[in-house]
Amino acid sequence: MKQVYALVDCNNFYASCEKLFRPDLRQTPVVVLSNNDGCVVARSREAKALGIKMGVPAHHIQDEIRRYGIQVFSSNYILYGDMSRRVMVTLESLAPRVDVYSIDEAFLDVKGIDALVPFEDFGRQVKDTVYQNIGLPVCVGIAPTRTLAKLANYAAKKYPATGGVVDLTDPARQRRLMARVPVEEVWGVGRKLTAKLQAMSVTTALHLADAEPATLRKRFSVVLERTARELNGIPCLPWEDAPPPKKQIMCSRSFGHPIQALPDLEEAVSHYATRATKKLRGGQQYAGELIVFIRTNPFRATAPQYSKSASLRLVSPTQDSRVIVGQALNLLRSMYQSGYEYAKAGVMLSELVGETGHQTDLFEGPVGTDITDDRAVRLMAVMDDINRKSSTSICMAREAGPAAYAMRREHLSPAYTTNWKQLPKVM
DNA sequence: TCTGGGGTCCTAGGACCC
DNA sequence: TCTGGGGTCCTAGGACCC
Repeated sequence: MKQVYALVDCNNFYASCEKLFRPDLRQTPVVVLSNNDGCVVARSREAKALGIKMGVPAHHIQDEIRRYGIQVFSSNYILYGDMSRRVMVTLESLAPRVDVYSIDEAFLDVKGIDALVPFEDFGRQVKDTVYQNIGLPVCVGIAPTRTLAKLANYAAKKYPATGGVVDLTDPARQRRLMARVPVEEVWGVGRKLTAKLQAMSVTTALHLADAEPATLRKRFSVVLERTARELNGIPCLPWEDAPPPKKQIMCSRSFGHPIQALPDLEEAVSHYATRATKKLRGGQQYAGELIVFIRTNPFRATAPQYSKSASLRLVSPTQDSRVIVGQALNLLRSMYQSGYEYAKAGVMLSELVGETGHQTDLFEGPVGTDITDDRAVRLMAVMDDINRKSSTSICMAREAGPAAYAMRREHLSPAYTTNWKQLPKVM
């Protein structure tokens, strides 16, 4: 039987999450800002209508915010993560297989469902059920490949007459839609590719679908060739039953304010290293390589610039916070130069391996640092367990104290769903 | 005052081997 | 007169996504 995907994508996800708990803002334009209240990362329908662009720095739209009374929110990832989980649980109750693709979208396996109910009706059931259970609006696109399902979802969002659901399983309908869709809207075609394609007079999705696959591979790469084949209804992207294990884990942040002193940087790097290592343990993985970077603010053209990264191969893969934090601090001290205003730092873990499939150290020292050190593994488990209740109960000594690097989040909404003290109240 | 964070995949080119 | 060819591995960089 032919594969059929339904792509379910939440509308203006972060903005919708904020509105959900603020019914008073139902008709108000809302924007959500990135970390540090930097740029716009989500806009409600009303904000889009006002011409607020995705990705603009917040300080560029201060006029519009005042003039139109736009409500501004800092990113509240705890809230969005929790709402996302609820949406995905509902989707899992509706389809036999669900591939969670990002925080606000998932591919459903709907192969054969049309034997019971037409695809479009099924799409409406999904949309209505998510709205009833969670209160968030979604659109649904149904098609034989992921790339076409993305396109169907785009149409569902763009054309209100569709009611937010588009069944694109019919090839004639696929071609009619593709003729109307600019090539840059195709999944996998970004800014650079758009410019190159337009120069070759490939301006619509249909032009791309009708291009010669061999030419695409030669002039671009196998990636674009696959995209074109997918537009023709030939699946080239395999179904992901289980998410593939991560290859790298990163934790980095811009600071709320510039930092000069080494101890303040040490605090930030310790914190990022701790967070990255916690993610590592969450995936039952061990890191074989550690990379730390620091940099000044490249947007401040007049200030002296410094950007440096340093890496270290761990003798034996580890998931011990004490080891990773210690080594991250060593790397930081090796690169640190005084006299600069640092704006950002980060810690990356790579060469990740699972419980098995790694080599132990021939010269393993007395202080066990690796997977074979049972005491370290148990200590970390206890620490994670305690921190599950309150994320800051136990931390590395280096992280203690008020954070000089703390993010700016001046418009943060309450933790409506994850903190008893912040539950929404109905008056 | 002031521009996010976290990922993946692919390719080209150099080093090295026989 | 005139510098092989084929293969693998690694890294850096580019492109994309949300």
